[in-house]
Amino acid sequence: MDDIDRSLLTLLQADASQSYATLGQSVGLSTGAAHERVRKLRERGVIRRTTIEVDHDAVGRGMLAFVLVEASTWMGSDETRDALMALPDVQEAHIVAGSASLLLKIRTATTEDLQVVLRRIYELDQVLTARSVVVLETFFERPLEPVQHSGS
Amino acid sequence: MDDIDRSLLTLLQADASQSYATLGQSVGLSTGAAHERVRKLRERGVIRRTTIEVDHDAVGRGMLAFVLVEASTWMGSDETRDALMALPDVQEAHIVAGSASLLLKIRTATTEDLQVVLRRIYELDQVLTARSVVVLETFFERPLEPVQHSGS
DNA sequence: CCAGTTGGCCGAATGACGTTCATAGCATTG
DNA sequence: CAATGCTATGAACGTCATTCGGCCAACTGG
Repeated sequence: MDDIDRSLLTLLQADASQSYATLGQSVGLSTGAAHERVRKLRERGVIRRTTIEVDHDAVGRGMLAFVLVEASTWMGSDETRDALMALPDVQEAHIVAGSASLLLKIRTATTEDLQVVLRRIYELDQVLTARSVVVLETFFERPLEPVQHSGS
Repeated sequence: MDDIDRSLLTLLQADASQSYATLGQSVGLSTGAAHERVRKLRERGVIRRTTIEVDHDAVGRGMLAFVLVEASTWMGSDETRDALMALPDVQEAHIVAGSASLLLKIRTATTEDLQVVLRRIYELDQVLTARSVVVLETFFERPLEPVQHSGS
């Protein structure tokens, strides 16, 4: 994981559809070498997958909210994860430190749909409160630059 | 935007590197037709871009936190957005309803780096408080299924 | 210091795939 | 019914992904 690998990651995050020839030129490598590096990044799991970014409004998910869930017990169990995964509007679920124990990112079409999801969340065992933070406008969501770190 | 388009979006979210032939077979179309549909989805902006998903730990961003910022003024200005965009560790920035006015998603290598970012945030004009919610474990982050909606 | 080994790069060859196009079917509209 | 627009098909063509032999540089053990 050197500077060239980091450059490749940045370039691919910006546009994963460009050719290996272009990619190689950008970092000063041949087509084959660029291909080989990207292959290894995939192999190592640094690149998890190639995907598309979708316009949320266009696919009926114009509503975005974050929900802080407080519970009377530890929420880190597999059962909790599975229950949350089963809710198709929950985009992210994190265990957090602080007064809340769970933080969810939820995308729905309407506020009514958000209400439905919240009802489901309250149905989970041990849930005490669910504080919703509704997003009015998103400034940006973006990929981040890789950084060099001591470990590995 | 019919069921086939939604299927294509789902398939591409799962793996944007598969061939148009494969894609066509999955939805019951010829290679050319699948290609044409995806081209139009890009043209309309439904597909914003194709990108890669990176392992955060592997690129030195193992630390994740959400920050709720309270301010004494409206934070929706371009100046605020630009100031946040200039912070390379801020992955997302949203204007929200509720007692906070801004919600940020921040990824850094260490807690020290998080502190640096928080210092920068406090330096923004009119910022009163910044409550950090530190992520201990991420259950999942995933693409969501497109849904049909009345509008358009 | 010298093989021997490893790992990465280059450049070329080959086969697969992206992309385009002519044609045809189908629905909608006047 | 005729005209128009939209979309699918299947084939043709050019580009690109993928592989491979050969080369070079760095490291390793004798």
